Amino acid sequence: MLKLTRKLEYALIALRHMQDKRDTFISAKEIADMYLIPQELLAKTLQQMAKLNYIKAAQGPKGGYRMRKGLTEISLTQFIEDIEGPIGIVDCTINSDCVQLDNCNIRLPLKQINNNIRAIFNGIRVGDITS
Amino acid sequence: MLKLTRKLEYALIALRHMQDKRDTFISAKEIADMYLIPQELLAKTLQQMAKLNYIKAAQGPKGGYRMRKGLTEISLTQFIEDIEGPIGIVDCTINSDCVQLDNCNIRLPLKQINNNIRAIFNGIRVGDITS
DNA sequence: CTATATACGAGTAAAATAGTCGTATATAGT
DNA sequence: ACTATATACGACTATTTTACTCGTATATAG
Repeated sequence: MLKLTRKLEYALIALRHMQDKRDTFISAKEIADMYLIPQELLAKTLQQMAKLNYIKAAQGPKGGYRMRKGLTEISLTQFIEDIEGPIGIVDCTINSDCVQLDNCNIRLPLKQINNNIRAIFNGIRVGDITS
Repeated sequence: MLKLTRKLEYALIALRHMQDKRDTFISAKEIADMYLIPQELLAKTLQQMAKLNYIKAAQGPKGGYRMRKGLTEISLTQFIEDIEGPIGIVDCTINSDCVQLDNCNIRLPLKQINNNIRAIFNGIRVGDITS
């Protein structure tokens, strides 16, 4: 309950690692070996980040991934939601096909809490974690 | 990701409902019917809250559950953790049997975020949601 | 040409969550 | 005393989400 996904963890660990060597391409294998992360899964995560233009990919030997400059400035909210979709502690904060509809008696306070949590992640930039 | 459990939702819905009729016993069935919640599951949740002394149970016809006085004053952190266990956005905030140990490069910032989230729930009392 | 990368869809495995069932006990009302 | 309606609670099953793997294709340095 209230857990981040592994994918997100792996993404942050990888970025934190790449941050130190911003000018060289680093392979998924190198990071997977170093932090004992399943390589295939990390690779997928890095590919997703490449598609999002968070990092730049290079194929072939000596290939790998490299951080984009602006990345450290984006908020954790944007980062998390780009990778895993909207943050919502209950479903009705995201979609509204709950059988209860207006009958629900705790909708508003939970929505407020959800906003508070998003506010926390809004106040943190990716760079705050990776450096 | 970052979701509350249904059990927790059901618990809060039930308390919110009981709050209005603090002097009478309300059955699990009544609440389940009203909010379209699986009765057996709600019953278990209410039984758990009775064990925690959050609510008082009465058996037999005209039986059911009734809120305790002080309940509205306890924090959501305590409430959530009593029912579902420690809040931790990653496992290493709870136990420390992660293979990475000191090798992990994002442990501290994540721990900090976890503290921020707990602080939100600390600042909210059960009564803030149920009334 | 080969070895080492990324790219990516499809599939499987494991874990967490959600929900059900059976049986026992208590008690109000008749 | 009997019956109907409650809670109590352990064990079980189902569903969903998350985690991970595999196969195949493409790019490129040496």
